[in-house]
Amino acid sequence: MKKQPTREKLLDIAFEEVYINGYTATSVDAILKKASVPKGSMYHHFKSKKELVLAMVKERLFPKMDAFFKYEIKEDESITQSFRDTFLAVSKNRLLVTYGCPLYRLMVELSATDKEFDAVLSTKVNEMKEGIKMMLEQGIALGEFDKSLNSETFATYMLTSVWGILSLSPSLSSSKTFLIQSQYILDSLDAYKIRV
Amino acid sequence: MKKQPTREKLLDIAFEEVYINGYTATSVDAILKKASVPKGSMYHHFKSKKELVLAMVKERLFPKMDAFFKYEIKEDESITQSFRDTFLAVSKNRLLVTYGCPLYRLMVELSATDKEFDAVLSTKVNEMKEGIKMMLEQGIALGEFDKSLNSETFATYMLTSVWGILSLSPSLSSSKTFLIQSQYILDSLDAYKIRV
DNA sequence: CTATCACTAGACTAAATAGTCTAATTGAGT
DNA sequence: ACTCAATTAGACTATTTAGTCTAGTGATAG
Repeated sequence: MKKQPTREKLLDIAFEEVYINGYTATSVDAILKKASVPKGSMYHHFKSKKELVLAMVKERLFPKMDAFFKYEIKEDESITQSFRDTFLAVSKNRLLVTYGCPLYRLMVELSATDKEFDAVLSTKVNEMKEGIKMMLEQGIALGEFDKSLNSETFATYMLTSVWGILSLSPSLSSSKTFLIQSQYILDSLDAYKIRV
Repeated sequence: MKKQPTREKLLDIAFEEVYINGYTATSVDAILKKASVPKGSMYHHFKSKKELVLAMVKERLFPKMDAFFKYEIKEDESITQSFRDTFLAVSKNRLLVTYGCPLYRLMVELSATDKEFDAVLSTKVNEMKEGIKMMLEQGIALGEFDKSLNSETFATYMLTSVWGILSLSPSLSSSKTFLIQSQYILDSLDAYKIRV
């Protein structure tokens, strides 16, 4: 088993720790201890805690989210079904259901007080919104949804409400209830469905 | 102008600081400085930072939320309209639209890692969910909504998605967009409305 | 083999952190 | 005015924090 490069190991552990404990509550020392990496090594690769976490966001968090949300529609599938698939996948992910969306958690903690984090994180949120918007527009173009569907505002609604539902999961609900709540989002989309 | 009792002043300042910066990122010293209260006074009234913030949650945060969400239906108003009224009130509250719901922010930060906070906060969330549930049930009883409306799951959906939408406001949207997003929640409720 | 350079190692520092301690002050009741 | 408890005051402590510094190590190219 080849030894994992220090930088990569630090990003992995930083993701786990920051995801669960938050940015402020995670100490550099805790990351170093868990990763068994001496301080000098870390500060050789990253100039500060913030740089480490920003790199983690870009090289771990974002790719993980990209893997989850594909914004592509399978040939034989409706857009609605493809959203349903994503919700189902989310509900099956233990970490997501236990701790909520890591991107969202970081935003709630940092966006209001740190411009740099806010810029990075909200760019991704916007990118995801655009992805959903595109799918909705494709649905309109393909005659699945009515033209009256506002793809921009509905995409924002979908993204923010899903994350909201997910983030209260740990306290309110189990994995099953996420699916039930998210169904209401699909219901509101259903109102724009063209019937044949 | 009578001098505000130390304990009350500490609770007020603790609310402001923790709301905006979060629990971990708010230092006891920062609260003391802003409140112009010496350390000894604070530790006379509260045995720890955590006790102070828990008291703040019970004596400031919760009452503020209670004042906002009344769960009562005006004589000449539909349940739907009464939800709409609440959303409108939220959208007009500068702090809420800028920083999101303070209860929700604290939950996202602490619920996963602190049992005590989780217990206190999620009790309130459940109380609020019950309030909404009651209103929905009243709506069913009064013939406004169809019996097929699941008041329990829909109440959870409303609460969690509103907070989700609200918490991304700072990065994604302005006060106006909160109203637009929340309209979709009312749309999904509309599906259960009995037409005359 | 050796010079070089990227990386490792961890002791160290300065600042910030939550919390303690003892003495001074205040205010309410007698 | 006196007593006593509640409160204030802030210097102090122990710990943790992010970050620095210098010496060493190991791999690689010439």
